[in-house]
Formats: sequence, structure tokens, C-alpha cells
Amino acid sequence: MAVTIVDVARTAGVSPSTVSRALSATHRVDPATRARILRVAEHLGYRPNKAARGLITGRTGNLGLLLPDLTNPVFPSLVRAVQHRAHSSDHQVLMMDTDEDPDVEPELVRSLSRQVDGVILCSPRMRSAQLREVTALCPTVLVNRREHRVPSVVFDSVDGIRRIVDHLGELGHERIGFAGGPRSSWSNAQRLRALREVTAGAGIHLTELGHFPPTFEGGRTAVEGTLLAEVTAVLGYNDLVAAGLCRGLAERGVNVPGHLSVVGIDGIELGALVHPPLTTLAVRTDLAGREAVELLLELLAGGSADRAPRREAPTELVVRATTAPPPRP
Amino acid sequence: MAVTIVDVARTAGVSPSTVSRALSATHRVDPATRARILRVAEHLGYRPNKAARGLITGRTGNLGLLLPDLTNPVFPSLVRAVQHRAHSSDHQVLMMDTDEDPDVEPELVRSLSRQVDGVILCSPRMRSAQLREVTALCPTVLVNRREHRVPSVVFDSVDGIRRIVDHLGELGHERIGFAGGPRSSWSNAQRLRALREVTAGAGIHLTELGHFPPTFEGGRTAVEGTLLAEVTAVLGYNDLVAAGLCRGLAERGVNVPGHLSVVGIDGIELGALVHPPLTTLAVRTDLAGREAVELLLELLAGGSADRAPRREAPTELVVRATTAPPPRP
DNA sequence: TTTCGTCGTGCAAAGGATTGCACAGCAGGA
DNA sequence: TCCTGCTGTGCAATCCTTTGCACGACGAAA
Repeated sequence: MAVTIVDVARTAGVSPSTVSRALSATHRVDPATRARILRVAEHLGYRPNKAARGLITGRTGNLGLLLPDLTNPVFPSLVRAVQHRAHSSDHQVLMMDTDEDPDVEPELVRSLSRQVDGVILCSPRMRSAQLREVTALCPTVLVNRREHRVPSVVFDSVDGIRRIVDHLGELGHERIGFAGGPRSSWSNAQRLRALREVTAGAGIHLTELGHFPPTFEGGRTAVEGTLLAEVTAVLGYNDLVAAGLCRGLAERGVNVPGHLSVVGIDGIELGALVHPPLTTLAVRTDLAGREAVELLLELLAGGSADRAPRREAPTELVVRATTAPPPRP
Repeated sequence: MAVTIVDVARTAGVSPSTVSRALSATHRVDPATRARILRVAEHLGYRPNKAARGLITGRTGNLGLLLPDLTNPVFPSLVRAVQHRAHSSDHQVLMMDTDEDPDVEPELVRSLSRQVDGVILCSPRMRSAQLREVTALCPTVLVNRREHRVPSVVFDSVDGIRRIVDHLGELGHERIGFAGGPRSSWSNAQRLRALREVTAGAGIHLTELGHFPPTFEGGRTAVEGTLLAEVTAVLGYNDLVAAGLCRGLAERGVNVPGHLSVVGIDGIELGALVHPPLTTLAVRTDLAGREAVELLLELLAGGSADRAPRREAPTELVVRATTAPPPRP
């Protein structure tokens, strides 16, 4: 059978309670005793039984992570960061994918809530009312969404968008377009709001080209409107849209960036591989993931549910080859 | 706080044991009693405490999933499939990423083994001896690797490679090259072996171009050798390598597929987005993931550790725009 | 009527770790 | 010498569920 705390206790010549205290550092234990216990535990290959611990402490040592679609290239690095950070605090991650279906989100959280100490909801699509209902079930941290009284980590839209606009402004662009994402997307609304604010402040004319599916094909369908708008630069809702724009423009014989500059958002690997390599605003999903775990762990430790901390994850402008000065008239 | 089995028992006027039996259907219980218990449990919102159950049954209801790098685009769809299949059998998935480091694999499995009923090891890089050691710890299923006496799901290399070679043969190619992956990779060895076998049978000359990093850049560095080898078609170890080859060839002014055909393996989304869209052998990682879970659940239920079932996941040739007849001499 | 088997249910132990309380030993102050 | 207070450790209860064993009741067979 597996080696338990009483095996360690017997071998070390102490009681199970002392072993427990030595290992969890919850009480003072004689340094010599502790050293001996640790040595014995190590030698016997002792691993605490999480079920037994959970039974008495009420803690499972698991964190839940809910996200819309793992195959979306923005998420894996976030998941990885969450997983690493959680692991370094001796927690495991139960990840669940909602298949982009907002309706299953509440049910999944409910089933998850029994087996985790807290959940991270990444880009949840459910309505505010449901969200508030769900956050009552267990400690919750949001990523890429804000909600009153719920801790969250979001990407700094205003700051990031400003970098893009500054970059384009320095190149000499005066008219830029935005190929937006889905109407219901919280982050699309954020980006659009930031864009309006920043372009207004910079004296740049913004053309909102409409809402498109957040995909490569979505970007291709945005080409026509872009050309009609007579802009010299266009910002895609995300990298896929921007890549689709580039492809569609190339098919029309429009030179990027000679005739038109294109910028994406997200910083997925694809952006570096398409031709020409895409200038993009990279969002640090890894940092956001780490931050979310830390927020959640603080919440679990301190339990000050009153304050709802809000953190922002940094963004970074990666200038590659799809931006250049506008063509001379 | 939470409602327990004794709350249900008290309300229903029976003992906790009877409630347990009524809910788990393990023993005969008077139908009337069972109905009453179920009604009470439902009404009180009773959910069994997994930690307590796990403590006595030894089952956690969790499955472990270990993979080298979640940000590698082949894996997310596998993870998703594993997660869905496990969830439909009331299991949760603990996913862990080894960061491509073979040395941490055994340690991670060890730490995982206490908290799961079984693990799925996806493309493990550890040595055979370690692997056998690890499989003694808890029920294990391998994906994309074979090992004596261990159940596994692999992709049908011979069949898949044959499809590629047949396709190229029909187009008229007689000399093809293979830009291989890492020397230590099990699947690279498989692919190479299958390739030798199939090309020999088809009377096609195979040039082994060497080992390259399994990345876009790796593909680019393979260009030179490809051109020297005087082949009319080249197969990349995976889609990234193939995409890198295409880019490198384009930079050298070599027309794909007019002068040289290129084929990838994996079927990642990127292949459809690069220009020209990549012909590739798509592996159904989703099916492999589902199959792996089913194998593991059978193993847990039947426990016939003697037989080590081996399943193969299908592959599918996706012909896009990087393959064409060879140039006329 | 007695005996026996079956059925439904309860009792109590077990599973592994944590933790409040108690206690022994010892040092220091009165 | 006695009391006080601190330190290190052990005892035993507790968390919630499952399950082997036993027991009472009841119907059927003898």
C-alpha cells in the first residue's frame, strides 16, 4: 500500500500529529525532530493523501479554469501559465472548455464548484446576472471581463491601443480603420471604446468598419469595406482577422504595407509566420494567467471578499513588417 | 455547512448506510425507501463529498493528462477531446505540461499519481526504463508512443505515410525528400521507418535530409539540403517544418508547387492559412484523445493488466495547394 | 409449529490527515 | 521551594462516505 503519515511517524519515532506539524510548518517543532521527520518522509517517499487532507480542511487543492475554446491560439499560453503558477503553490488545475457555448457555462461552474477551492473564468460569455449568481457559489476571478464586486484581470486596452495609434501616428497615418469582432464580445467593446478615445485625442480619423467573425475568413470579408473607407491603415480585432485582411488584400493586388498598413492584436505565433510578418499588439496572456492565480490564492487565503481587486496585464507592441508610412498622395 | 449524507438520512428517517446504498445502487434497497431518499436528497440539494468517497474507495474520479507543450498546436484539440470524454463519464482531468523537459516527466507523474485514478501520457520523451517504472505507479495509457505491455493509442504511420506517397506517386514524383524531426522523437522514428518501407515498395527514391528542430525555423534551415538533393517533392516532419520549407523556398525564388511539392504532417490550422495552403496529412488527435480515455476507463474497470490493448487513430490526407506534378525536365 | 433462507436495514469500523486540548519537562523569578 | 509560563509532543476527536457483518422480520417449506 501507499506510505501514510503513520508509517513516517513510526519510523521517525514520533506521533502522527508531530509529523503533520513538521510537514505543514503550522506549529513549532524542535528543529532536530523536524529534520529527522523530513529525512524519513523523503526516504520513504511519503506523499500526503489529498483526499484525507481535504476531508478535514475543506480544501481540495484544486483550482478550476473555464475557457471558451482551448483550440483558440490565445488560450494555451494562459492555461500553461495558470497551470505552472498553481503547481508552484501545490495546487492542481481542473480545466474545462465550454465549446464557445455561453449556456453551459453556469452549469459547468456549478459542477466544478464542488471539487475546487476557486475558479478562474476566462472570457466568460454568460450574462451579468448569471455571472453574479455563479460567483456566489465559490471564490471566482475573472480574466478578460469586468463585473461589479468580482476580482478580475484584464488587458490594458487603453494603454495598448494607444501604443498602436502612436506607432501609426508616428509613421504619418491620419485615417485608420477598425475591423471589429463580435458584437457581444466584452473585449471588442473595450477595444473600440479605447480606440475612439485615443484617436480622438491624437487627431486621427477613425472609421469603424463593422463587426466580423473573429477568424481568418472574417478578416477576408472585411477587405472590401476597408478599401472603400479610404484609410491608410487598418486594425483587426485580433491577429486572425488581421492575417485574413493581409491575405485578402494581397489577392486584390494591394501591397501591404506599401499601400496599406495592417495591425493585429493578440500576438499569436501565427502572426510571425504569415507573410509579411504581422505587426501586432501582443497581450501577455501568460502574465494574466499567473496574476489570476495569485489573485485567487489571495482570495482563498485572506478571504476579504469585500474588496474586489482589479489588475491589468501589460501589452507590448511588436512591430514587424505590415506597418509602414502611408503612400504619398 | 454543506448538506451531508447524515442530513439526508435524518430527514428521510433512515440510516446513512441506507442512503449511501440507495444513491450508489450497490445493494438492494426497498423501492419505496429508495424513492423517498432520492426525493429528499434532491430536495436538500445533496452532493456527495468526493474527498470522503475517495478516501474510502481509493478512487478520486480524476484522470491525469501529461503532455510536452500545450502551446504546440497539435495538442489543444486532443486535450479538449480528452476533457469531454472524461467529463461524460463523470471524471475530471488534471492536465500538466512538462515544458518539453523529459527529466521532469517522471516526477510529475509521481506527484500526479496520488491524485488521479490513471494517467494518459501524451508523446512522452522519457526513456523506456523510466516509463516502465512510472507505469507501475498507476494505470497508464500512452498516446503517440509504444511500450511493451503498456496500452497505447498511436497514429497509423504506415497507412498515413502510404497516402502521402501514393498521392505524390500519382502526380508523377519519383524522388522525394524527408526533412526529419528530432533524433530522440519516437514518432519521427516511426514516420521514417514507414517512409522507407512505403517508398521502397512504390519504387520511389527517398532522400533523408537529416534532423531538424520541429519548428518553422527548422523548416527554413532544411531548404538548402532540399535543393541540393534534387528531389521534386519534400515531406516535412510536421506542418511547421513544411510551412518553414515553403517560406524558405519562396525566399529563394523556388515556386511551390510548380518546381517543388511540399507536404506536411499534423493538419494544424496554420496549414490552411499560409500561402499557398499546405497539403498535409491530418492526424485525428481528437479521436486519439477520446480513445485514450476509453482505454483508460476500461483499464480501471476491468483491471485486466495483462493484455495491453493497442489502438490506432486514423489519418486523413488533406490535399491543398502545395502539391502538383513535378516540373518537366 | 419450527426451521431456514432471504430481504431490508442498521451498527460500527475504516480510510488519512489535521488540530484543540492537555501534559510533561524545564527555566526563571519570587 | 513553589509557582508561572513556555516549548515540544501526544491523545483523541473530527471530516464524510462506504461496506462487512449482524440482526430482526417475514414468508415458505418441512
